[in-house]
Amino acid sequence: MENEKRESLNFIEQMIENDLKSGKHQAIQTRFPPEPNGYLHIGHAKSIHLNFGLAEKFNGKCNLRFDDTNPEKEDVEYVDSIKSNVKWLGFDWDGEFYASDYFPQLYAFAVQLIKDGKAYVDDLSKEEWNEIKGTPTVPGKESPFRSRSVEENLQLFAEMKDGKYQNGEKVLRAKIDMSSPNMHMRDPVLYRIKHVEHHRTGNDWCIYPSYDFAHGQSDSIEHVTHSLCTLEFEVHRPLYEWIIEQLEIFPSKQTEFARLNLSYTIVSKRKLLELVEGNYVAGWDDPRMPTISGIKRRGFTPESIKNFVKKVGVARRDGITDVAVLEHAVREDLNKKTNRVFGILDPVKLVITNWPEDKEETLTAVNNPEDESAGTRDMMFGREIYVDRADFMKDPPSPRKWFRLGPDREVRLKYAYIIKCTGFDEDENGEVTTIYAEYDPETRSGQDTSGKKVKGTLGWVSVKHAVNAEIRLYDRLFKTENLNDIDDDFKNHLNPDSLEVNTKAVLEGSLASAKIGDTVQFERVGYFRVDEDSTDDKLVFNRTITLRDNWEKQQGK
RNA sequence: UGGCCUAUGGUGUAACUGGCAACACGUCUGAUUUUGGUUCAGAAGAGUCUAGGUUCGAGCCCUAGUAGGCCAACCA
Repeated sequence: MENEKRESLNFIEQMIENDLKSGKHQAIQTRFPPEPNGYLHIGHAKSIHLNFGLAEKFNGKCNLRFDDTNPEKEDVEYVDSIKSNVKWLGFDWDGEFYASDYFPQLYAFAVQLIKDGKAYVDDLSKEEWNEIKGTPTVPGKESPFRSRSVEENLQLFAEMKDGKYQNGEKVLRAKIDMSSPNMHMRDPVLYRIKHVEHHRTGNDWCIYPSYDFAHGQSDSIEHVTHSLCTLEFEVHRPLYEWIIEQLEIFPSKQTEFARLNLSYTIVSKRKLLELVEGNYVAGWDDPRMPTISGIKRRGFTPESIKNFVKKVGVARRDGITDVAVLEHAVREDLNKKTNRVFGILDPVKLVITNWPEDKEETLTAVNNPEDESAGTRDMMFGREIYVDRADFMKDPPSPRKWFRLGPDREVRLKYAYIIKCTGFDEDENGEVTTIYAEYDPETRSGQDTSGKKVKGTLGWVSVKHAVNAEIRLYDRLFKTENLNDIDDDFKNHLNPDSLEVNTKAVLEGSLASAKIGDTVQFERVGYFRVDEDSTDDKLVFNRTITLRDNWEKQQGK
């Protein structure tokens, strides 16, 4: 242990370690506190792994708590999706709570503050308040209602609760400091009137606590030791602490970290909602969406998300992570787990002229070279096969640059034979329609006695056994690297080629039995997942991510 | 004109609390390869925003500046 290189901890882990060492806490309690007003995205995955991961690492607990204090925007649909997303990511919460569970307690806290002369009912309209609140550089003035008596405040607040007033007519404010340079300390709203049905409490309440008056106390009630949130809540921390101090309740501690920004990606619930509602994508779970539901459907794995988040780390400065890191994490995981199959995206027929018409041979293919336990499968080989159009050139460059097929060039058909191209047909547009080749019987895979060496190996699909499928080729949803930098509408930056539907692809026969959720690698092409839209007579595959492609990179030069 | 936060290769993070700036992604070489994948070997790339200060010694501490972010919702 002593000699082991000390694992570097992020600043939050260091803090926890100190808190545990000093005896400040015997154990830690964290929580993941989403508002059920949208679907979780990759940014939330960072927070989820942070909170649940910390609890795991330090033997603590982590709750799932819904911050449902604004019934206008929230819905059970979101609660359900959030719960299933968190589970999919691999976590189980200790307690499942809702801020709305605490409404009675929160109300009592408010009454307590009023009694202590630290909160008051304000009659000012939003507009009137805007005029006196000042600006960050100009101190605000006090509301004329600030000095109401405790009795009057108590009565008014009770009347607010009883529905005597309309929306916006009155609010409950904390009495703090109208000249504070921190706007959040200038008598912030604690309760507002909303005659709106809540997805959990129904019509029990017509007043709802604000974020600031719910979050900290909820943490405190659950004895959350470390309340982690993103940087923009930093300015709320003095208020978070003020409320806890006034109430003299368990002192949860808020710590902020930088949210995740990803290049070519937008992580804002509001903007994602806009994409969904404007039908720019097919829904929250569109495989191009950075939502957990979307990346799951796209074919990303929970493990790859975990590894990605680990690579990104946690710190207090905000920046933008390259999506390449995510893509690498996905390839890394899929490379280990996924079975290789042959899928030809742009098929062209190839006839082996010296192969007998009706002869078929059964070949053995390795399912996963990275995992011997994945075994092998049989593949049928015959006179007519499909190869990819991209693997043939009528007039290819030197064999040193072009490993694939062309007139008089030799390649190996993987698991089968070495063939030599003897000719091709083309249509009036110069499009190749059929390739002709001869095979060398001495070169059968595994029992090659020819001593031939070829540089190129091609995938192929037997015409007779080919399976058709719809392949959805997904690419980045946006064409702009840093979407935080733009000052026009983010929708102007959508990538028009983010989805290409391919219906001409042919797949090897073994894929006929593919099931929804199956993930495979089409050799030399990429990773694919069988989509939910698949039916008994039509398979639909989503391209999760292409393989790394040094060849294409060379071409670019 | 205010307050708070941040500043380390192209990007994201480290540097055991003051001791030769490390890792990952990306980039580039080369080797292996029946996937132009994987794997393996290697390289380039920052002297830590700037200027002072403390110190034998500063990326770490102090001061000032600069740059960026956040804050003026009855959103979270």
